[in-house]
Amino acid sequence: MLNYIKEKNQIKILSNAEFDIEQILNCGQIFTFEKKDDCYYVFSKDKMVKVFDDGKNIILETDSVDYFENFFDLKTDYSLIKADIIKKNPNLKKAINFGSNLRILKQDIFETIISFIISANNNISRITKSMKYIRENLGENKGEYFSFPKIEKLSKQDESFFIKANLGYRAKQMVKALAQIEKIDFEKLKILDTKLLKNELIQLSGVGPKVADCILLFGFSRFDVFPVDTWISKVYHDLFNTKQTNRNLMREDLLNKFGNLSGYVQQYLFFYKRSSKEKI
DNA sequence: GCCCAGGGATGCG
DNA sequence: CGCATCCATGGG
Repeated sequence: MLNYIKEKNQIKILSNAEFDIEQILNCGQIFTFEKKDDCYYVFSKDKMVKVFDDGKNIILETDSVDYFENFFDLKTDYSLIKADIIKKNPNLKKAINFGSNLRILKQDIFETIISFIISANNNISRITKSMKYIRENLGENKGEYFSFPKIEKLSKQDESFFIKANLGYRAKQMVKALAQIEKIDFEKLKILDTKLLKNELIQLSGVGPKVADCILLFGFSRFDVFPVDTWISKVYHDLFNTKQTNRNLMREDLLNKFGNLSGYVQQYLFFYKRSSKEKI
Protein backbone atom coordinates (compact mmCIF):
# COMPACT_ATOMS: atom_id res chain seq x y z
CA MET A 1 0.00 0.00 0.00
CA LEU A 2 1.19 3.50 -0.82
CA ASN A 3 1.79 5.66 2.27
CA TYR A 4 1.02 9.32 1.87
CA ILE A 5 -0.06 12.30 3.88
CA LYS A 6 -2.80 14.63 2.70
CA GLU A 7 -2.54 18.23 3.75
CA LYS A 8 -4.46 21.31 2.73
CA ASN A 9 -2.48 22.21 -0.39
CA GLN A 10 -0.22 19.21 -0.89
CA ILE A 11 0.18 15.47 -0.73
CA LYS A 12 3.44 14.02 0.62
CA ILE A 13 4.69 10.64 -0.51
CA LEU A 14 7.94 9.04 0.65
CA SER A 15 10.58 9.34 -2.10
CA ASN A 16 11.22 5.61 -2.35
CA ALA A 17 7.52 4.72 -2.61
CA GLU A 18 5.71 3.19 -5.57
CA PHE A 19 5.29 6.54 -7.28
CA ASP A 20 7.67 7.73 -9.98
CA ILE A 21 6.37 10.83 -11.71
CA GLU A 22 8.67 10.36 -14.72
CA GLN A 23 7.42 6.81 -15.26
CA ILE A 24 3.81 7.88 -14.74
CA LEU A 25 4.02 10.73 -17.25
CA ASN A 26 6.25 9.05 -19.81
CA CYS A 27 4.38 5.79 -20.20
CA GLY A 28 2.18 7.25 -22.94
CA GLN A 29 -1.08 7.73 -21.10
CA ILE A 30 -1.10 11.52 -20.81
CA PHE A 31 -0.03 14.40 -23.06
CA THR A 32 -0.81 17.41 -20.85
CA PHE A 33 2.23 18.09 -18.72
CA GLU A 34 5.44 20.08 -18.76
CA LYS A 35 8.83 19.78 -17.08
CA LYS A 36 10.61 22.84 -15.73
CA ASP A 37 13.61 22.91 -13.37
CA ASP A 38 13.16 19.36 -12.07
CA CYS A 39 9.48 20.05 -11.44
CA TYR A 40 6.59 18.51 -13.34
CA TYR A 41 3.41 20.46 -13.96
CA VAL A 42 0.43 18.25 -14.77
CA PHE A 43 -2.79 19.67 -16.17
CA SER A 44 -6.23 18.08 -16.02
CA LYS A 45 -9.49 19.90 -16.76
CA ASP A 46 -9.21 23.28 -15.00
CA LYS A 47 -6.73 22.00 -12.43
CA MET A 48 -2.98 21.77 -12.05
CA VAL A 49 -0.57 19.94 -9.79
CA LYS A 50 3.14 20.67 -9.35
CA VAL A 51 5.23 17.58 -8.58
CA PHE A 52 8.76 17.63 -7.21
CA ASP A 53 11.06 15.74 -4.87
CA ASP A 54 12.47 17.64 -1.89
CA GLY A 55 15.03 14.92 -1.22
CA LYS A 56 12.92 13.09 1.34
CA ASN A 57 9.39 13.31 0.00
CA ILE A 58 7.64 13.59 -3.32
CA ILE A 59 5.45 16.65 -3.04
CA LEU A 60 2.22 17.01 -5.02
CA GLU A 61 1.39 20.69 -4.65
CA THR A 62 -2.14 21.66 -5.67
CA ASP A 63 -5.37 23.41 -4.71
CA SER A 64 -7.22 20.23 -5.65
CA VAL A 65 -5.85 17.60 -3.27
CA ASP A 66 -8.82 15.23 -3.45
CA TYR A 67 -8.99 15.43 -7.23
CA PHE A 68 -5.34 14.46 -7.70
CA GLU A 69 -5.45 11.80 -5.00
CA ASN A 70 -7.95 10.05 -7.25
CA PHE A 71 -6.22 11.12 -10.50
CA PHE A 72 -2.96 9.44 -9.46
CA ASP A 73 -4.84 6.39 -8.15
CA LEU A 74 -3.08 6.66 -4.79
CA LYS A 75 -5.43 4.24 -3.01
CA THR A 76 -4.58 1.28 -5.24
CA ASP A 77 -1.90 -1.13 -4.06
CA TYR A 78 0.26 -1.79 -7.12
CA SER A 79 2.49 -4.30 -5.33
CA LEU A 80 -0.39 -6.79 -5.34
CA ILE A 81 -1.09 -6.19 -9.03
CA LYS A 82 2.56 -6.65 -9.98
CA ALA A 83 2.80 -9.87 -7.99
CA ASP A 84 -0.33 -11.23 -9.69
CA ILE A 85 1.05 -10.46 -13.14
CA ILE A 86 4.41 -12.11 -12.46
CA LYS A 87 2.62 -15.15 -11.08
CA LYS A 88 0.68 -15.41 -14.35
CA ASN A 89 3.72 -15.01 -16.56
CA PRO A 90 7.22 -14.86 -15.02
CA ASN A 91 8.60 -13.60 -18.34
CA LEU A 92 7.07 -10.21 -17.57
CA LYS A 93 9.25 -9.67 -14.51
CA LYS A 94 11.81 -7.64 -16.47
CA ALA A 95 9.21 -5.23 -17.84
CA ILE A 96 7.53 -4.82 -14.47
CA ASN A 97 10.79 -4.08 -12.69
CA PHE A 98 11.60 -1.55 -15.42
CA GLY A 99 8.39 0.40 -14.79
CA SER A 100 7.85 -0.69 -11.23
CA ASN A 101 6.64 2.70 -10.00
CA LEU A 102 4.30 3.71 -12.77
CA ARG A 103 0.59 4.11 -12.05
CA ILE A 104 -2.41 4.25 -14.32
CA LEU A 105 -4.09 7.63 -14.16
CA LYS A 106 -7.80 8.24 -13.78
CA GLN A 107 -8.19 10.96 -16.37
CA ASP A 108 -11.11 13.08 -17.47
CA ILE A 109 -13.15 11.17 -20.03
CA PHE A 110 -13.62 14.05 -22.46
CA GLU A 111 -9.93 14.98 -22.44
CA THR A 112 -8.99 11.35 -22.91
CA ILE A 113 -11.21 11.03 -25.97
CA ILE A 114 -9.77 14.18 -27.55
CA SER A 115 -6.14 13.29 -26.89
CA PHE A 116 -6.43 9.73 -28.16
CA ILE A 117 -8.24 10.74 -31.35
CA ILE A 118 -5.19 12.93 -31.95
CA SER A 119 -2.87 10.04 -31.05
CA ALA A 120 -3.78 7.86 -34.04
CA ASN A 121 -0.76 7.19 -36.26
CA ASN A 122 1.01 10.09 -34.55
CA ASN A 123 4.02 10.55 -32.31
CA ILE A 124 3.94 11.54 -28.65
CA SER A 125 5.77 14.84 -28.87
CA ARG A 126 3.49 16.00 -31.66
CA ILE A 127 0.37 14.92 -29.74
CA THR A 128 1.66 16.88 -26.74
CA LYS A 129 2.11 20.00 -28.86
CA SER A 130 -1.40 19.75 -30.29
CA MET A 131 -2.92 19.41 -26.83
CA LYS A 132 -0.90 22.42 -25.65
CA TYR A 133 -2.11 24.49 -28.61
CA ILE A 134 -5.73 23.60 -27.81
CA ARG A 135 -5.32 24.54 -24.14
CA GLU A 136 -3.52 27.79 -24.82
CA ASN A 137 -5.90 28.98 -27.55
CA LEU A 138 -9.27 27.90 -26.18
CA GLY A 139 -8.72 27.33 -22.48
CA GLU A 140 -9.31 29.72 -19.64
CA ASN A 141 -6.28 31.69 -18.45
CA LYS A 142 -5.66 30.60 -14.86
CA GLY A 143 -2.54 32.71 -14.42
CA GLU A 144 0.13 30.01 -14.27
CA TYR A 145 -1.54 27.87 -16.92
CA PHE A 146 -4.55 27.38 -19.19
CA SER A 147 -7.43 25.03 -18.42
CA PHE A 148 -8.55 22.47 -20.97
CA PRO A 149 -11.55 23.87 -22.88
CA LYS A 150 -14.99 22.38 -22.38
CA ILE A 151 -16.98 20.59 -25.05
CA GLU A 152 -19.17 23.66 -25.62
CA LYS A 153 -16.14 25.66 -26.71
CA LEU A 154 -14.34 22.95 -28.65
CA SER A 155 -17.42 21.95 -30.62
CA LYS A 156 -17.73 25.51 -31.96
CA GLN A 157 -14.38 25.29 -33.75
CA ASP A 158 -14.19 24.49 -37.42
CA GLU A 159 -11.68 22.34 -39.25
CA SER A 160 -9.25 25.22 -39.78
CA PHE A 161 -8.66 25.55 -36.02
CA PHE A 162 -7.63 21.92 -35.75
CA ILE A 163 -5.41 22.26 -38.80
CA LYS A 164 -3.67 25.08 -36.96
CA ALA A 165 -3.41 22.78 -33.95
CA ASN A 166 -1.48 20.49 -36.30
CA LEU A 167 -3.94 17.61 -36.30
CA GLY A 168 -3.40 17.02 -40.02
CA TYR A 169 -6.01 14.73 -41.53
CA ARG A 170 -7.49 14.14 -38.05
CA ALA A 171 -8.93 17.69 -38.08
CA LYS A 172 -11.99 16.57 -40.05
CA GLN A 173 -12.53 13.59 -37.75
CA MET A 174 -12.26 15.83 -34.70
CA VAL A 175 -14.98 18.21 -35.89
CA LYS A 176 -17.29 15.26 -36.53
CA ALA A 177 -16.45 13.58 -33.24
CA LEU A 178 -17.11 16.73 -31.22
CA ALA A 179 -20.59 17.03 -32.74
CA GLN A 180 -21.23 13.42 -31.75
CA ILE A 181 -19.82 13.84 -28.24
CA GLU A 182 -22.13 16.81 -27.56
CA LYS A 183 -25.08 14.43 -27.67
CA ILE A 184 -23.60 11.85 -25.32
CA ASP A 185 -24.60 11.45 -21.68
CA PHE A 186 -21.42 10.06 -20.16
CA GLU A 187 -23.13 9.19 -16.88
CA LYS A 188 -25.27 6.70 -18.79
CA LEU A 189 -22.24 5.27 -20.59
CA LYS A 190 -20.38 4.64 -17.33
CA ILE A 191 -22.92 2.00 -16.35
CA LEU A 192 -22.37 -0.12 -19.47
CA ASP A 193 -20.13 -3.16 -19.39
CA THR A 194 -16.84 -2.82 -21.22
CA LYS A 195 -17.91 -4.53 -24.43
CA LEU A 196 -21.06 -2.42 -24.91
CA LEU A 197 -19.22 0.73 -23.91
CA LYS A 198 -16.53 0.01 -26.48
CA ASN A 199 -19.18 -0.40 -29.18
CA GLU A 200 -20.50 3.05 -28.30
CA LEU A 201 -17.05 4.65 -28.37
CA ILE A 202 -16.22 3.15 -31.76
CA GLN A 203 -19.18 5.04 -33.23
CA LEU A 204 -17.17 8.25 -32.77
CA SER A 205 -15.29 9.57 -35.79
CA GLY A 206 -11.58 8.86 -35.43
CA VAL A 207 -12.15 6.21 -32.76
CA GLY A 208 -11.31 2.63 -33.73
CA PRO A 209 -10.56 -0.44 -31.61
CA LYS A 210 -7.21 0.76 -30.30
CA VAL A 211 -8.22 4.32 -29.47
CA ALA A 212 -11.39 3.01 -27.81
CA ASP A 213 -9.29 0.69 -25.64
CA CYS A 214 -7.14 3.63 -24.53
CA ILE A 215 -10.22 5.69 -23.65
CA LEU A 216 -11.60 2.73 -21.69
CA LEU A 217 -8.35 2.25 -19.81
CA PHE A 218 -7.30 5.82 -19.05
CA GLY A 219 -10.72 7.50 -18.92
CA PHE A 220 -13.14 4.84 -17.70
CA SER A 221 -10.64 2.84 -15.60
CA ARG A 222 -11.54 -0.41 -17.32
CA PHE A 223 -8.78 -2.99 -17.07
CA ASP A 224 -10.31 -5.73 -19.21
CA VAL A 225 -8.91 -4.02 -22.32
CA PHE A 226 -5.60 -4.40 -24.14
CA PRO A 227 -4.75 -1.53 -26.51
CA VAL A 228 -2.46 -2.87 -29.24
CA ASP A 229 -0.32 -0.24 -30.94
CA THR A 230 2.98 -0.58 -32.79
CA TRP A 231 4.98 -0.99 -29.56
CA ILE A 232 2.70 -3.68 -28.12
CA SER A 233 2.82 -5.40 -31.49
CA LYS A 234 6.63 -5.46 -31.31
CA VAL A 235 6.75 -6.73 -27.75
CA TYR A 236 4.12 -9.37 -28.60
CA HIS A 237 6.44 -10.72 -31.29
CA ASP A 238 9.28 -10.86 -28.77
CA LEU A 239 7.29 -12.47 -25.98
CA PHE A 240 5.49 -15.16 -27.93
CA ASN A 241 7.96 -15.71 -30.74
CA THR A 242 5.50 -15.09 -33.56
CA LYS A 243 5.17 -12.84 -36.59
CA GLN A 244 1.44 -12.36 -36.20
CA THR A 245 0.45 -9.04 -37.80
CA ASN A 246 -3.30 -9.01 -37.12
CA ARG A 247 -3.72 -6.67 -34.15
CA ASN A 248 -7.27 -7.85 -33.45
CA LEU A 249 -6.02 -11.39 -32.97
CA MET A 250 -3.18 -10.17 -30.76
CA ARG A 251 -5.64 -8.27 -28.57
CA GLU A 252 -7.96 -11.28 -28.26
CA ASP A 253 -5.05 -13.51 -27.28
CA LEU A 254 -3.67 -11.04 -24.74
CA LEU A 255 -7.12 -10.52 -23.20
CA ASN A 256 -7.54 -14.26 -22.84
CA LYS A 257 -4.14 -14.55 -21.22
CA PHE A 258 -4.38 -11.67 -18.76
CA GLY A 259 -8.11 -11.05 -18.14
CA ASN A 260 -8.75 -8.20 -15.74
CA LEU A 261 -5.02 -7.50 -15.41
CA SER A 262 -4.79 -6.68 -19.13
CA GLY A 263 -4.78 -2.90 -18.78
CA TYR A 264 -1.94 -2.98 -16.30
CA VAL A 265 0.10 -5.54 -18.27
CA GLN A 266 -0.29 -3.48 -21.39
CA GLN A 267 1.10 -0.40 -19.68
CA TYR A 268 4.18 -2.13 -18.26
CA LEU A 269 4.93 -3.65 -21.67
CA PHE A 270 4.38 -0.43 -23.59
CA PHE A 271 6.65 1.54 -21.28
CA TYR A 272 9.35 -1.12 -21.32
CA LYS A 273 9.44 -1.53 -25.09
CA ARG A 274 9.15 2.12 -26.03
CA SER A 275 11.72 3.30 -23.47
CA SER A 276 14.32 0.57 -23.69
CA LYS A 277 13.71 -0.62 -27.28
CA GLU A 278 15.14 -3.92 -26.03
CA LYS A 279 13.86 -7.41 -26.54
CA ILE A 280 12.07 -8.66 -23.50
C1' DG B 1 15.87 11.74 -47.68
C1' DC B 2 13.74 8.12 -45.48
C1' DC B 3 10.99 5.61 -42.18
C1' DC B 4 8.05 5.83 -38.41
C1' DA B 5 4.53 7.40 -35.07
C1' DG B 6 -0.03 4.80 -28.91
C1' DG B 7 -4.49 3.78 -36.39
C1' DG B 8 -8.87 4.84 -38.71
C1' DA B 9 -11.82 5.36 -42.80
C1' DT B 10 -12.83 3.76 -47.04
C1' DG B 11 -13.27 0.78 -50.88
C1' DC B 12 -12.72 -3.50 -53.11
C1' DG B 13 -13.06 -8.49 -53.65
C1' DC C 1 -16.03 -10.53 -43.49
C1' DG C 2 -10.59 -9.67 -44.44
C1' DC C 3 -7.32 -7.03 -46.63
C1' DA C 4 -4.93 -2.89 -49.09
C1' DT C 5 -4.45 1.77 -49.53
C1' DC C 6 -4.55 6.41 -48.26
C1' DC C 7 -4.15 9.91 -45.03
C1' DA C 8 -0.83 15.13 -42.75
C1' DT C 9 3.08 16.16 -40.61
C1' DG C 10 6.91 16.27 -37.47
C1' DG C 11 10.56 13.30 -35.04
C1' DG C 12 14.58 10.67 -35.13
